[in-house]
Amino acid sequence: MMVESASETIRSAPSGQNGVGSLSGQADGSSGGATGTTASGTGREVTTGADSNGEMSPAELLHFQQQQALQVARQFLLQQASGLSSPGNNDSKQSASAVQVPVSVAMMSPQMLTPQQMQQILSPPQLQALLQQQQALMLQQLQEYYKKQQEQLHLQLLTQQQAGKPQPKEALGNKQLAFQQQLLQMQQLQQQHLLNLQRQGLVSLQPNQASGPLQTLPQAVCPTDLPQLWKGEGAPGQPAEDSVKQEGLDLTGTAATATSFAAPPKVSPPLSHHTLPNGQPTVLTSRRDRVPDRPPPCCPPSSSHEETPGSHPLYGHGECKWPGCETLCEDLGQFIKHLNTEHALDDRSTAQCRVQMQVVQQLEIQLAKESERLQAMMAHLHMRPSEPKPFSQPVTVSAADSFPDGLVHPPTSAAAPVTPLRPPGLGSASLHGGGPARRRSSDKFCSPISSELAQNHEFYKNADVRPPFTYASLIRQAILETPDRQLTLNEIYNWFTRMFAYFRRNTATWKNAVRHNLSLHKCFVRVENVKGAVWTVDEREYQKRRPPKMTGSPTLVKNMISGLSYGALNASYQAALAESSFPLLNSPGMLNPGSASSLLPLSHDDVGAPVEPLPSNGSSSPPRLSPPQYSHQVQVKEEPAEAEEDRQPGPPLGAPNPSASGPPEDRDLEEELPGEELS
DNA sequence: ATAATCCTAAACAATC
DNA sequence: AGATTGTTTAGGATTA
Repeated sequence: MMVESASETIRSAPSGQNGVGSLSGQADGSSGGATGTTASGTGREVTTGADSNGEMSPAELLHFQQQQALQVARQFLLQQASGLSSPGNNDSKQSASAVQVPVSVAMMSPQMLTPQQMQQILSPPQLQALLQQQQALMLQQLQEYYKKQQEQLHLQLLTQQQAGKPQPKEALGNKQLAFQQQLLQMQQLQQQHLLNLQRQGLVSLQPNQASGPLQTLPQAVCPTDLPQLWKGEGAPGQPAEDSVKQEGLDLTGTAATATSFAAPPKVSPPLSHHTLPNGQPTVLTSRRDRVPDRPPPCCPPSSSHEETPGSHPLYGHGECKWPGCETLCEDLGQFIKHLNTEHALDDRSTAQCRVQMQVVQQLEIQLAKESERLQAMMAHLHMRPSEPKPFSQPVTVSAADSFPDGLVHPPTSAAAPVTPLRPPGLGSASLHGGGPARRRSSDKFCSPISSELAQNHEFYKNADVRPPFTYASLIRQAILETPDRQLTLNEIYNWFTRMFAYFRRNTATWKNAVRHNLSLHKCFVRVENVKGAVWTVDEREYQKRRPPKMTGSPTLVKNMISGLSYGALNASYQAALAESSFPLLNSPGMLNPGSASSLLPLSHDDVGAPVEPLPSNGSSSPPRLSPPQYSHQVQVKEEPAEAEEDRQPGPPLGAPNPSASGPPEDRDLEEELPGEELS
């Protein structure tokens, strides 16, 4: 057994034996790994900028000139990021942290974690953040590519300009124009896209920056240098992870902190002083340390900074947000003044603007790419037909984040591409907790497991994702799905494996858990059968444990319920049903007291296919079944659902007295209480 | 801080 | 004898 669990258990594989503990451990570990990965990743991309140009001196010259602008731009980006995250002080903590976790995970995810694991580990917002992080990473690569291309272009231009005097200026001009046009087009695109993003809260780019494509020549800023923008400060001492964060922060950080931006610069004391003139790295680091895994709850992301009339997009937290400028301005007036004097329309400002545009552009491209990738991933996971809409999609990404509330989001798969990855059933609750499926969303007030499963049936069937339901709810579901509402242990096993890819793996563990649950919960009643025993569900018991606060001793609760008059019982029942797994029951008409008894069991059927008239299996109808109250007519029928692979056909010998079987226990007693049978 | 709930692990007994 | 099925206990984790 030891061997089995060791080898089979999913959890144990990655992180060791302790299920829950593993989670945290896993997360930690991942972060560690991430750090490493990050470090390397960052390092490699970063350095590219300077090296590869030397061919043309003109190019170098240009490069050099542009260097400055880029530097500035880079600083600005960093600053922007920090500024964004800083504003809310308290909020910033959250936002920062929100990014952090995903970052680490994101970095390692491709290699270390399966998508499912990631899904399980990460909360929706985290997932989003992760996505964004990945995008940022990809961006680096993309930038390199892009850089090279542009470099070539520039070189060409330069070559033509200098060496190629012969070439008519017009030709050159045309080329440049064409290039410019291209840039402009892209810029426009990007602007649109950014606007979209902004609306979604994905990016809180300041309108000013996003807008106003400059007419100036692109050459002022060489794309070659772009990578440096992402270099992430390159501060030696700085942990790699931080640099990554910085890279990614444009998206995530922005999104997360966008809300706080508008807020007046009430700097949080403890949190770093973003005001600090140049210590971007530290600022960022400190800010992002904490980890609330969800974005600021209150304000809609879209309400990014700058909503306030009295504020200026380039002014925040008492300082000028212009790239590379961190001048402190006491008030808006002063800032405006500063803006007009220091950042007037000149070459430098123009160049900086251009750089920013480039950055945005890169992001846009990256976003498109990632969107495509996401589509492909989803398609691969059988999620749903991919609909490649690079530019409209980004929205969806952020959509995930737009549910800070933690409520279960409408599955409406179609809506967001992201959703598929996180089956609706996985309320944020289930996810953010970190524990895979640990938090049974189904149990509480979330969507009923049955509908949940119905909707995501394919998903769970194919994706190795742990379902967000408790064992108890799953077992119950399995049993209720059968016409007879009874299953043997083995059949239950089969149902698990059939329905969930996840349960095809760590068999020893979950089977033990299933048995444990069957034994432990009163709601599962074992009924002796000729050839063995089958398990049935006592809905009443199942619902009983539902009431969140019905604490007290179980027995107490039990008594309370049993003590209820039928009407009362029914009422409570209805209430319970309403919020639990019987979607159909909720429909009016279903609940008339008279039929209540039958309804419990039936409810499910109603939902599904026509209830198999359980034939009278005459043989089997045990006495106890009759009590409608208890509803689940536990007719021990020999033939379990045929579906089961193993199910053994057996002679219909009703299990005579259910209660007789096995340990009578209170549960049996209770269910069979003659008194309760209302019919 | 605490109780409730859930999960996992494991020991053990009864049965197949 | 070995595997399966059930029961029970214990401890860790998460949540309210």
